[in-house]
Amino acid sequence: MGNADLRDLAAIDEVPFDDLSGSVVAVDAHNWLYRYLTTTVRWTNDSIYTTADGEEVANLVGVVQGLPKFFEHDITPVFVFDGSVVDLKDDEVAQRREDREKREERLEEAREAGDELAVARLDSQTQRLTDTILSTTREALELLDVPVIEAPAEGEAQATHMAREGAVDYVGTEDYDALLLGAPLTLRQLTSKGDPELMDFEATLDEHDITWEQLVDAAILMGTDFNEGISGYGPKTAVKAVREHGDIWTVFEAEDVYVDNADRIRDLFLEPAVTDDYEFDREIEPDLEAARAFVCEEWEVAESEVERGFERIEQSVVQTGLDRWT
DNA sequence: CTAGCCTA
DNA sequence: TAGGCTAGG
Repeated sequence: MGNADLRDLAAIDEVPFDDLSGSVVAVDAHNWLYRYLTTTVRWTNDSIYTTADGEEVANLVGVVQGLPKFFEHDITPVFVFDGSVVDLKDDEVAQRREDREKREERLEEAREAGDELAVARLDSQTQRLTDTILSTTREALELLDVPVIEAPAEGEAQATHMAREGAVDYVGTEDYDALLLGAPLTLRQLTSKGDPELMDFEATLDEHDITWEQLVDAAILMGTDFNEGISGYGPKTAVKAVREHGDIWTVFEAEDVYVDNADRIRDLFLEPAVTDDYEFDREIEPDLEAARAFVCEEWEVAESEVERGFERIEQSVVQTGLDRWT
């Protein structure tokens, strides 16, 4: 059960990067990293990103190559990291474990068969956010003076909270769940080539003439990260049912369907664990020498892989620094 | 309309 | 992962 159904409900528009100039984006760090890891490592030789000790640090390449995108458009990123894993994901967790085991099996087979292309591809899919990846990312961001915030639970929920409070302008994530969490404005595709997509929460509710609670209820009927969803309920049917009957409980009653733990799932979206205990500085003054040393010397990333990224950071930060005085 | 399959 | 296509309700 993907979130493709949710996309159909969402009010989404393209937004030119220029319109985002001067804004602050709370980036779902795990989501961002995961995207970089799966796209950076795919099709490439992973020895470039592996230290002599066998630690995979492709994330550092991702950080150095990914940040210029923000700086060059005068956007301040604030990276929000996940805290403890949220409960109740049993189904999803079990499914992912199953998928991963399958991939690892196939990876073994490909290795034995000497199919290098398949190995590289499967390798990227088995990538996970290891402790090393998370801690080196944090440290690299700190050296580059990019704000880092620790969420009590899900980073996406914390980022959304900050956007709802007005502490940041946008949430940055590929995940449509941000809509269910009530993120007012969500930016997608911040990592890819073209202009980003803007997902508008209020416009979404307006379009379907439903409340936040009803949107969440419809999503539960269609299926979320936390539940399977009921067969036969796509975007149209789910929204219609919720609008007609009021909420998910009356839908259960009237249409003789049921989802386990619906009340708890609802709360995960409507009242997630978040904190007001955060602060950050929008001025970014990277210590490029220290960052270079950290990435290339301490973690042995080939200079050729990050040279251009560091240059772009240097230029874009100097550039925006000058802008402020003119 | 939805689900499932397939491809780019 | 997104979008198109199709069978089936």
